[in-house]
Amino acid sequence: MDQKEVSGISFQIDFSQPLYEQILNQIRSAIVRGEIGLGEKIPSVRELARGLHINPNTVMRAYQELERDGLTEKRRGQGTFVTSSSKRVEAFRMEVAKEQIHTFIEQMKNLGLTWENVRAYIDQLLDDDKGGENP
Amino acid sequence: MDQKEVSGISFQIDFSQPLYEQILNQIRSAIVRGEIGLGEKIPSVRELARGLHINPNTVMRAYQELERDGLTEKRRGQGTFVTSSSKRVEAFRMEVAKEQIHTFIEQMKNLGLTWENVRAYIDQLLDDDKGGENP
DNA sequence: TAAGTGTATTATATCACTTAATACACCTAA
DNA sequence: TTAGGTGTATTAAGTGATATAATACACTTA
Repeated sequence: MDQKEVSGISFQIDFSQPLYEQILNQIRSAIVRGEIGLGEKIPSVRELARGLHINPNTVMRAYQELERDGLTEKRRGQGTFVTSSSKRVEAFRMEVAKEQIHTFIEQMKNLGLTWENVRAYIDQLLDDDKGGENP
Repeated sequence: MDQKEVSGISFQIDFSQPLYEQILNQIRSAIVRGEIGLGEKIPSVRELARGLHINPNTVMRAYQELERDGLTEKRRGQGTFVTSSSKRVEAFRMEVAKEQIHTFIEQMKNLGLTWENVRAYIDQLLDDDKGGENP
């Protein structure tokens, strides 16, 4: 719905989830995918709040969770920075991946679908994509 | 956490999600997997509420959603029954499956993982299971 | 008729989320 | 030193989703 850019990081905010979770997920994703480099600074709490027209407390909540994940470090008076440890980022990436994969497998099990069915479906789906239907 | 059985349907309730969603999902799953047969009766609103020690209104909310899904039909004065149309159940199954698969693909994309990685991981995961570690 | 169905209504309580207004300690640049 | 930027903590308030409670009604079946 709402597409905005703050300090080179793009955010899209809607009303389907809590704001702090959307911010959290999108910064996580940007770090994990390398769109924000190791050791790089991320927007200050107030700056991001201003940029997204939301309350600083809401941004704070997302930032505290980021630090619990080990993805960021704060420096007093300076700001918040992505960790310099590629190991930590990688560890987090794998942790979340495992969790999401297991949840997905459980979902497919609940629908009575076999992994063979699902795999075939996705294989075909991605082959079609390569076919060039979407620019 | 809490494991209970009501009219041959087993429910496990915790506090991680709204009650009505858990009831909804677990009855959906039971229908889709054939654990409740086509045309079969499901517990009455009051009976399920009594069995799970929750409010009838909460069960109602789940039951209304089930009917919107096309998975159940109500008969005045008699109760709520699973649809007799296997087509409807199948349509619902595929609709939900597609939705969950696309969400999953999006998640993996956000983590910067390729489908090849994910597929290999799950393949190995399920092979290990067959190996007989879990009874 | 009595008891069981689904359904609707109104009221209340709780909790998560969000905003708002401050305040404090720290760092940095002018 | 000062001014303005950092993260952080606190207190208060409002909103909406969730859940409970107590009733009531129309319908069906035994």
